[in-house]
Amino acid sequence: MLDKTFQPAEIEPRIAAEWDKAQAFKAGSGVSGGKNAAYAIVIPPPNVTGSLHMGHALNNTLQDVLVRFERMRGRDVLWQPGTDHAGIATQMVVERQLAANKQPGRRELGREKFLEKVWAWKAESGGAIVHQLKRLGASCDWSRERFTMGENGNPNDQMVKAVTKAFVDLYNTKLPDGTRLIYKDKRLVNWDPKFQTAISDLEVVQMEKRGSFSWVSGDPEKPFDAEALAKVLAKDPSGHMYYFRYPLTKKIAGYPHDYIVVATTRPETMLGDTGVAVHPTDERYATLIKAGATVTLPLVGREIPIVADEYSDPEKGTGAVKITPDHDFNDEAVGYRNGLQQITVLDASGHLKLRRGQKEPWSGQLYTCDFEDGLQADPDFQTVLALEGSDRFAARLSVVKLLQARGLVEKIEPTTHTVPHGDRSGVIVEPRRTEQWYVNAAEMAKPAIKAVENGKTEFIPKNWDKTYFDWMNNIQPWCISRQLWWGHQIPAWYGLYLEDGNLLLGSTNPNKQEFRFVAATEADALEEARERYGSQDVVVVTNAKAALDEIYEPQRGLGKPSKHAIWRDEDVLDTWFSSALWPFSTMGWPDTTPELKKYYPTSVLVTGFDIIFFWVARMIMMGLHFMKDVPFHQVYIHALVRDEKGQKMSKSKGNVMDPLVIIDEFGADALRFTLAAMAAQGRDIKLAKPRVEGYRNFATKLWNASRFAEMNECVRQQGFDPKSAKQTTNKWIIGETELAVKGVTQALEAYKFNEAAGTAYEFVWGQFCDWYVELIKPMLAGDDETAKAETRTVTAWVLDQILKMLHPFMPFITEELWAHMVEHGVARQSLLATSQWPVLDGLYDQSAAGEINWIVSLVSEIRSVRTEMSVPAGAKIPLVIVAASKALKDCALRNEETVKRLARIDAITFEKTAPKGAALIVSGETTAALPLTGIIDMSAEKKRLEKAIDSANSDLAKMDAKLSNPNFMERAKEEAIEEAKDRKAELEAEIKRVSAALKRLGDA
RNA sequence: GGGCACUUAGCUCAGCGGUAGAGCACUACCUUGACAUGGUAGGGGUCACAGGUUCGAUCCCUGUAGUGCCCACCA
Repeated sequence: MLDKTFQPAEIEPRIAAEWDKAQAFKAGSGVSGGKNAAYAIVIPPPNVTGSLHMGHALNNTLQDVLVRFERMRGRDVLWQPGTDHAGIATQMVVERQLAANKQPGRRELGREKFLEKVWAWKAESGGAIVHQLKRLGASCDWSRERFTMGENGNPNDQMVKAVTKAFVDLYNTKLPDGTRLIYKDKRLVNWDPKFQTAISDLEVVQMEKRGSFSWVSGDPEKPFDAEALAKVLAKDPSGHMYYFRYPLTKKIAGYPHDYIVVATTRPETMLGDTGVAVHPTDERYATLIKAGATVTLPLVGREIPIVADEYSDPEKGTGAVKITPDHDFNDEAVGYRNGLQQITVLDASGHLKLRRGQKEPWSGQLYTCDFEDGLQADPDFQTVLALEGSDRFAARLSVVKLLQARGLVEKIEPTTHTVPHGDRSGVIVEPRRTEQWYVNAAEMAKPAIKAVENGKTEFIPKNWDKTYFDWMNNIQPWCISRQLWWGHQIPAWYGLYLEDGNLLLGSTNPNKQEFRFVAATEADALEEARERYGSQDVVVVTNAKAALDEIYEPQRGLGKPSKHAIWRDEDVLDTWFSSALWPFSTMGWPDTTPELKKYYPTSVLVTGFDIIFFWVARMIMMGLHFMKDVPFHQVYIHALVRDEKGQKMSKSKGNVMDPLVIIDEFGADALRFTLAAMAAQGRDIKLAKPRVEGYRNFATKLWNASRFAEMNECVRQQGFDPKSAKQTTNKWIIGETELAVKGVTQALEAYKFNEAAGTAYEFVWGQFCDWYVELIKPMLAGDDETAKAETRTVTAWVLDQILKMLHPFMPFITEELWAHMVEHGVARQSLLATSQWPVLDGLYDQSAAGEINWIVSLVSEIRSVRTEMSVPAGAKIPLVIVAASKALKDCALRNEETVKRLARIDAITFEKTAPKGAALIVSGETTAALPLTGIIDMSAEKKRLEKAIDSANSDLAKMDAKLSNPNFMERAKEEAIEEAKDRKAELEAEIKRVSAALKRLGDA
């Protein structure tokens, strides 16, 4: 027996265990035993560091709905689960934990020991999200779980092999122009000074800033207040525009000033300025260009050219722009075009780097530092050199103060501008000139664009393909190297350059300092190195410094080295590089496996729009390159879950709604149903708790309907043919069931989750519970045993269909109730999760529907009148049906008990003329009344009828207007005209009947 | 600056070229043998605004206003 109340917390773990035990979700099993067409989805792998948030809940609910639906339809389903190693995020978590436990940090531990710690952390806490996905009911094939980093640092792990192979292959793919799909390049890159690593363009988020300090030179009312500026900048270093006067080296005839004004939002970068650009057509500066004028960079003394370059915009600022090729992406380009010097003034952590000092690893020589070279004397030069090592924002203030003291600051004003921040670190990123690995994304995008254009991969909703095309058509090189430890180490190897058997130690030609090559394994790398060195004696060391110190230094001065060293690139790959291979790496690539053959390309990818660029586009590129086919046929892009105010939920905002808390309170089924019901295409979800509560109540409703069936011994009958039903009520609900099943099926096929959920909800509550169960109660209490038997069977049958149609949305409660459905006195043997999705057709019975609709309409009208006339709820009253045809009378008699019970009627009589009392306005030709003289207030009844006539009349007027409009009659669709005519006739009949009733009321 | 959405009941949201819907909230009544996590009946909307297309527009088109998001850039 079912308990009186539905307890999700008790049921869910038990059901989950049953699924587990039965291995119900194993790919190749299921309804068809893997014989039917494949249906595959790869999960967007959540970060191992992650904890289930609402976005995951939505994403996985939708996938699970699809997967359960298709599994029940007999497809061979693979839902591939796994987690992502999430480079920066994970490294950060472990570092933080070490610090919190007062344990040695990353650098103290060294790479190897630190990575051991991370793997240990992963073993201990990395699986949390997987358990949480199981709580949600995700029916993944958990036996196939994968991790983007492979397992436990095993270099022979297949996931590692996949990444290595991908990298090596792309490196070895040469384009006609000789370039490679993966290459190394030294140029400006977005640099995160906190994590001290390069990041890709996508990991940079723009934040709008506006400062509050303003000052103009020469205003006696308002002297410069350095303290105030310091205070403002301490709060936020961004948000101001600074206008500086750069003195001309020589006065130029025909130019009115001895300086040129430039503006910047980042004053500290001026130390690296190597030029000033003006527009070639800018009249104001034509004389300067013509004369080849230069400015002497204040504080530094460097003489830098004024160049003509179209980059500068005469409309903006003063029309002259300072150029810092090493600290600004646009300036870098201007620098190249005009042959300007490149001078770096910031180090990896964002501190000023001005002096010579460090050794080059290969030569042992001091770094050259361009900053100090070729300077003319400047009175502040030593002061500036003393700023060495100060933070970039402290330097900003120092520079402004020094310039102001020299009278070179024209003004400072607040400005609104966007400032680039690292998405994970939250600090302002700096463009930095470093050597990094890049993927030629533009080249790889070409086939990926085509694949979407020709429909091999289709975005749903369709409008997302525009976003995709826009980005892909302007795609930039993808920086894939990261200066982190947690990740796939890049399979590139280095050795010192050799010429005529001699190492070129101390070469100043950077191309001759070291060589590089790419190899899949250490053994391959050694092989390659032996060939290059012509020596068997090659060892692997950790880096260039070790090669020098440990291998070459002891051999110095002993002639040609007898022993050589190579070292592996210390950097790791962007996490998204391995994610991009996910659809095939999880299926065993680079090996050829049965899984790849069967499940690739996958059917659909379900994800949020926020990772179209990060992930979706890259998977398409990699899939096309390595598998020669798209990774998925469709991409269903769902909404973002936001809080009730429409804000993106985030920990930092503190507005997160924890799905696990919701599951505890209302059950996983309720949460899932809510998310599915709200997942309308093309709109974000603002999640509100009362909605979840409402769907929890729906689950309870279903539970109690099942209890009703159980109490009435509604037993499933094997092989029951719904077409064999004789009872009108049964024929009706069977037809309605067909409509509902078809509606849910079609909606799911079209990814209209909300429509599917809504259709099922309306049918279960609005049809089955509200009407069918109520309609059959009198019958079940009666003594027509044949009818009772049929009704029990039909009830069980309908409930079966309901459990099936709801199962993708509410797997736990439906599985539980399915287990309680009794069949020939024996509890069920099979799982609902692997039962067959209903296919119903030809069951809709027009005349049964007509009859039940009439009953529903009659009962509703009686109830309405009772309330309006204030008839006590418990009172039983008589019903009179007037001038009924034989068919109508038969119908009424067939349903006498039902009407009596549902409308609280004590007797139904048939009269030729209407009695005094309240009139019933029932659809069709029915005239009926409740003879209630003495009980009801006749003036209230009069008012009610008048209101009804008014409303009918106004509707009638609309129909008349329509039907008398020649344009409408001529051009409207036939159905529209028919409908209007029908409606008009209906209204007229109603008005006639109500008027008659009103007249009788007057007579009485 | 470029692009994409959105604006419908008090709130959260569906919907649709031809009678405007749901959940929650609200009002009244009901502890009736599945269910008070419930039942019955109600109240509540110029479908942001202005034009246009159409026989007919909440729906399609254009514009305006507001809101949100994405991309780019800002000396």
